[in-house]
Amino acid sequence: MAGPHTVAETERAVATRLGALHIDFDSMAAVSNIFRAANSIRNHFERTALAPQKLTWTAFVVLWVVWIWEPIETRDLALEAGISKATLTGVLNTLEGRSWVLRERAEQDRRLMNVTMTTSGRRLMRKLFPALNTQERVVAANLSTAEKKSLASLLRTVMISVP
Amino acid sequence: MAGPHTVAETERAVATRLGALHIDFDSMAAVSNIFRAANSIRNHFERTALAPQKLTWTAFVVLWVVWIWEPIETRDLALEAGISKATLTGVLNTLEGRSWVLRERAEQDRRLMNVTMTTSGRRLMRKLFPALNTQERVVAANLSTAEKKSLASLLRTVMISVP
DNA sequence: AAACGGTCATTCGGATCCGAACGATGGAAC
DNA sequence: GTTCCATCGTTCGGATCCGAATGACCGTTT
Repeated sequence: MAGPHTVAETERAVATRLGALHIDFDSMAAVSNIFRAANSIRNHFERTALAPQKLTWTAFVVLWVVWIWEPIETRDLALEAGISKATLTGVLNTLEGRSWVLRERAEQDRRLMNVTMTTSGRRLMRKLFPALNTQERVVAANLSTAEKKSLASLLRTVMISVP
Repeated sequence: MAGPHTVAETERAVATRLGALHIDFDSMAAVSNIFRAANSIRNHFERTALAPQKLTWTAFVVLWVVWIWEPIETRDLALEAGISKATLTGVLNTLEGRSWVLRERAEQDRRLMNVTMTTSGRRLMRKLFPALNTQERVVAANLSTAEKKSLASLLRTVMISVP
């Protein structure tokens, strides 16, 4: 992960400083490790598979969601990608500027905006997604299949618990 | 988490679209759920425990690291918080502007910068950290103690695997 | 002591990121 | 048809976020 201290050292230092307060250390360790892992993996992806295209992780996620669900309305796209509508507008400007996606106003409801992929965008994803999956394999290399399934399942439980 | 589709629906849609490609779906699900969970929890924290102080999650993490390890050099602080040095400079400007931390140039090596907390910063953290832990308990509420430990452990394994 | 390569925090440019405010559109009520 | 309210995507302001370049500083080599 990085950082001058190991995870174990950090948890010990925290326990020392917080001995008096009523803290659920198991919840804390689980949640904080989610953030640490996400940060670490994100940086790794952007430095490896995404670097050749100068793509941000967020931009890739948006591209990915469009690829899977196109045509998709921007409101759903923002929710699915886990970013705000305001952020999505900027990301779509970038992706549309590189001719990977297309914005079209819906005919029935002129407020809505439908996003689709261009041929160039689909070609990019057919190359990019396997490259990303290779890196996903790398970061999950020390987990057994059962452990990967368990990890995904535990995280699903957490997501459901978020109000 | 949110999104118009459930996690299961998403995984099914992806499987359909990617049937031809050689993809490790277990690694993919595990990694992508890490991101989804992190995003979801981060937004929740910023809307609940961190909202009264108008604190970003990143700003809180930096504050937290300083609290645990002070005095700490900025290079170590950036690594521990999982952000770049460039980002840290901006965050420290914000935190120092609100008089929660203090920057002091090291005497032995004039290139280094030591960061410490102010009394006001320590007072903030004594209130803020239990509030955060309450929310951590909320998002981990549907996990047993054993599952929390298992989740933290699996994530540690992943972090070690990131090059 | 002068030159050197390495390390540090900061600055810079550009892309995200979000909440709040905005203008446009839709639909229902009258 | 006009008024009203909800919803859409965008814009705006301000805070992150990073890679690359910068200037200050260090220890070492001449």
